[in-house]
Amino acid sequence: MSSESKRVLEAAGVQPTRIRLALAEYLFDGVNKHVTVQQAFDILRGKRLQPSLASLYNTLNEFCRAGLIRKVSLDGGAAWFDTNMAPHYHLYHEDEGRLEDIDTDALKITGRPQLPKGATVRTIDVIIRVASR
Amino acid sequence: MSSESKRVLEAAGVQPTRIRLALAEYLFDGVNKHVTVQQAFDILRGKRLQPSLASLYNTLNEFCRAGLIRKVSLDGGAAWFDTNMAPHYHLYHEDEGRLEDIDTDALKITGRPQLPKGATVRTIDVIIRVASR
DNA sequence: ATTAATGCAAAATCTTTGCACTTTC
DNA sequence: GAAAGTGCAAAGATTTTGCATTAAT
Repeated sequence: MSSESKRVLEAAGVQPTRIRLALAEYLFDGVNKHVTVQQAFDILRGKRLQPSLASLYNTLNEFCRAGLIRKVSLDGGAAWFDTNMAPHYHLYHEDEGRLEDIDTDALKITGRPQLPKGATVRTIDVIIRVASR
Repeated sequence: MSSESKRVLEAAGVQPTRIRLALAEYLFDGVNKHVTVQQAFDILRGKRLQPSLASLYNTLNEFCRAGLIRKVSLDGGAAWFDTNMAPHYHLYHEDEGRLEDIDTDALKITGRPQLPKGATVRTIDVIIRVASR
């Protein structure tokens, strides 16, 4: 629903332009997703829009800044953008190059390392790498 | 001690050439380190050797394959190579771009997520990102 | 009309690769 | 001498940037 996506973007302080709306509509349809820039590009090109790759980089980074999605980097390949903003961890299937969410109640992290003075924890990234061999 | 580095490489099935020996001598001096390819390059250039960047990529990747070091990727920037092969986690200082080890007894991970049939856990990467603001 | 987003091409960054040359065994 | 490592340059892949054009308020 277009008006719904519009509200999401406006609430996050992001100007709802056509590309952003189309991307938001795909990303925020209720099912959490992991997409690369290239995948987002392909998806939008499948619709009426013909955005440039650079715009997808801009848009996805902008969504990150706005707190709508989060970036997951692994292995120096293309970055993933994750729509799940709730605390959670990741399962990475090295064979398939597929990323999957792990709920925080499937994994418990306890204990806090000694932090430098004044430092605060931004995020805790946990990636469990699995393979079938 | 050169003969010591030589033994380390040979034990890992890596041919002890000049560049590899010089790098091993720096990396395996008893103090665990995190280095980027560029840093390793700069260090060896500070010595008598004038290796190419490509050789450092080759050498560090080879050390990884041999199980002497491990690669840590974050944020799509240059990869880090970590000499600490014991199970441990990482603290990343976003301000300084500095990586620090966290001992496994400073942080406990309990519970195992449901894995696909036949899949085995390769590694568990944990990165705690901290900032001073 | 102002301000911001987009498209395009170029460039920046990190990494790998092919091939000639050199070292190691 | 055979096998493997290294240097160099080129190319690949991902991401960012500058600037003209277009869209949004």
